[in-house]
Amino acid sequence: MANAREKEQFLQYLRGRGQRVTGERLALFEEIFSQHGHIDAEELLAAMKARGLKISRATVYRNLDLLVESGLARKQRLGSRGFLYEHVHFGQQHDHLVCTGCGRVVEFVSLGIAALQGEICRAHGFVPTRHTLQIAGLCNRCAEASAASDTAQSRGEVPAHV
Amino acid sequence: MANAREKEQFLQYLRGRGQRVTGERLALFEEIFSQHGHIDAEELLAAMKARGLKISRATVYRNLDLLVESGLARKQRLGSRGFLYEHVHFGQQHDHLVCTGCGRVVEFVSLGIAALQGEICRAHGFVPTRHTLQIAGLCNRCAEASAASDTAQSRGEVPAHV
DNA sequence: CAGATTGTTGAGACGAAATCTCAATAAGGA
DNA sequence: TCCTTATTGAGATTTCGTCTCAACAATCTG
Repeated sequence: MANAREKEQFLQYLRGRGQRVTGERLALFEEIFSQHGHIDAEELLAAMKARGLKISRATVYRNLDLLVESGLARKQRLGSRGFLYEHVHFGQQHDHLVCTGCGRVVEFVSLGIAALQGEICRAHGFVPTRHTLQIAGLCNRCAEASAASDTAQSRGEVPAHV
Repeated sequence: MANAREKEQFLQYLRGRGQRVTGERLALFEEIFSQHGHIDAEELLAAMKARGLKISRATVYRNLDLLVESGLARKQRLGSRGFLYEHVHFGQQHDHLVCTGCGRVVEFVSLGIAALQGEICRAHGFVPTRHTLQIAGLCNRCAEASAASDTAQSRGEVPAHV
């Protein structure tokens, strides 16, 4: 299994805190680690039901937070509403480009930005625990599409202010 | 008046779209430009009522969004819930350090990070319209405080995974 | 393995934040 | 001043998430 290591980490996290290894927790773990992209709690709930597992909304939310606490998942607001979750492979940190046209999310990693963030924190005596960087805009496909029908300006669209 | 230029921009934005210059809009503009930090819609509503203006919640939300569209305000999630608004002086873009201890928000500007973001967008054929960068952690004051009473580890706190 | 202990679950109530509805109002033009 | 129509206010509604508590089940103990 590809997630053996993360699964072991999860089990140790639970046992180390006297928490129980339940069927619901394992099922949720499997589900989120079988997903590639970002997923929200409601979708996750639906996905579990679609698999024939009965699990309640409260349990999904509770255990999603548990996965975040254990360091195995990240919770972020990528759209305008709600949280999205994604699994984490070995603390691999990445940031996001979010297309406001089609909703596509592209991940990227920048060591340069990470280094500059470190410098900024040092300069402010700030001890960072996590960060969020999102760049919203149009992906290549949507940018071309909107360049074609270019009456956007005259329709009073929101001007870009980067 | 210090905001004359921004106010003019707002009026032009409204007129250019055939939208009306109402007392509520002007009052809201004054209020948000008289605030220094970040403020949420409910606080803004309360502040307006405290000034003796009667204005409804719906109007506050609607016009806050209008200010954002006009480029005069930014809307961001800085805490775990709700949006915070801040006024914008001339597209002056900045990012945030958010202390998870005391809630303090520190602003910073990094040209280096901005440049790297530009490169990343170019590499992905992505046309950015805006971005959000937040670094959560402990500010200098809170970091010292927690270093003092350092039994946190043994109490099973969430480990930092930057 | 049975029984006790106590963490976990499910269903729905609850809460906060934000949006929507629609009749009444008022801004801007004629 | 009158007309057209954008805007407002009050409250209902939606969305997203958390809380409550009795029933359940994971784990420990003898």
